[in-house]
Amino acid sequence: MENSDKQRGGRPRAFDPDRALDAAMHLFWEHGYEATSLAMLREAMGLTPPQIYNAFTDKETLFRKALMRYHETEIGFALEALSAPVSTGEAMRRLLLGAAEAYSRPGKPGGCLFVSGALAASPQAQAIADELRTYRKESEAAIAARLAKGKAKGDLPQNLSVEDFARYIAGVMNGMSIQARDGASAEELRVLAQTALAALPA
Amino acid sequence: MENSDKQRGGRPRAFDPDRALDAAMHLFWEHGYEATSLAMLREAMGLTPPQIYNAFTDKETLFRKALMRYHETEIGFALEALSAPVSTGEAMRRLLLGAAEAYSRPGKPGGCLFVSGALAASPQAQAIADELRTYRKESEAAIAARLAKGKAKGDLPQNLSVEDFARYIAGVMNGMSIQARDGASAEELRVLAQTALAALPA
DNA sequence: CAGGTTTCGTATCGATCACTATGGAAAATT
DNA sequence: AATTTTCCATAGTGATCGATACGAAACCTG
Repeated sequence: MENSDKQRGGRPRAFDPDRALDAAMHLFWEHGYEATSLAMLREAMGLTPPQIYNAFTDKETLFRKALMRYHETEIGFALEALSAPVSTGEAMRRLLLGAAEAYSRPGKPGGCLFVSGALAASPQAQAIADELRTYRKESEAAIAARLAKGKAKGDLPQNLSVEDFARYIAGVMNGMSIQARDGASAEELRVLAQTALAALPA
Repeated sequence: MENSDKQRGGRPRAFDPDRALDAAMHLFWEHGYEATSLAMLREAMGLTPPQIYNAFTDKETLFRKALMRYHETEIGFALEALSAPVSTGEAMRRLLLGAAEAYSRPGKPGGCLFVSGALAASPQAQAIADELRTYRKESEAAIAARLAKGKAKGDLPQNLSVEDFARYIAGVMNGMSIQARDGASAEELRVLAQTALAALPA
């Protein structure tokens, strides 16, 4: 997973692109795509505008790279929970409890970047909002796929709609993201997750 | 609930302030506070900038008035559900099914303005984001109050934390708001709501 | 060393942001 | 009708937006 655009010569960079990207990611996470100005990015990344644009093309590309980095570094719990060799119920439990932890990490913005990044957007940023929705829909599809596997294995009732239940689970996670943003603690999110799990069919 | 600042004389307004406020509310609902520019408002409201500023002071005041109008005209289902003389379980059912309907009305933006209006914000708009969080927290408190009433009446187990369960219900509603924004239909939201209600204690 | 390439720092660019100064027009008050 | 009051339309304000032009500086290759 090499992030580096191999440098073929010329003057070397005076900064670490991954470190800069990390700073940008946290800023986007906190304030969202549009509300994060270049001036804010410039200060947080410790770079001049030409440095940012040379390394990341433009603001939109920078945001997309921040999304990829977020996906790789902050929400591994989801893939782990969905791919672990455990019962379907246990997988859902790990998913929601993992979210409770990931959405309330000390020193990090509350909630999920995929939700906070651009829930509403200007017409100019519609493409970004759509991209985030795609991330959310893919997460929901991954949950549905895991539920379908469980259904095939007999973990779930045959009359259960995996799409419907996945929509519920994804919805709860989205709701947890907002509750986290509103200040809910990790423990409060865990309790919420446990409550939500009570809706699991026997 | 008179909205009109009684006009004491002089040339009368050439437009209907409530109608203009309605257009602004829908625009804020769709794009959020910061991403809605004055140029967009100008066109949607059919007014010139001085007309807007004379009638609504500034963009922030206009948004707050739009919030009040939204509260009065779009989400009456919540107060109705919580104050109806029905069992606590039925009240929660009406609340969530009401949200399913309100968050997916044809011709209206998906989801809830209190969620979409400014989930993330620039430092300059922090006051707006805080105001919206206050609206969300008040909704949650109203749910908790209704649950406490039900608990006192014996509708709910005595060991149930009404704050925790209210946080779950409010979280589900917030999640439904995002699912609505992502294109979920009224029927899909109803199914989500029904699933969430399965977590209700017997 | 020279030639080529890339990034550096400085100083902006035009466009858009929220907002308003100005002066005349229109209606209520006297 | 004269005066007062308010609103109207035009045309802009300074500030900030995302993004760049420019030339010097620092590296690699030959």
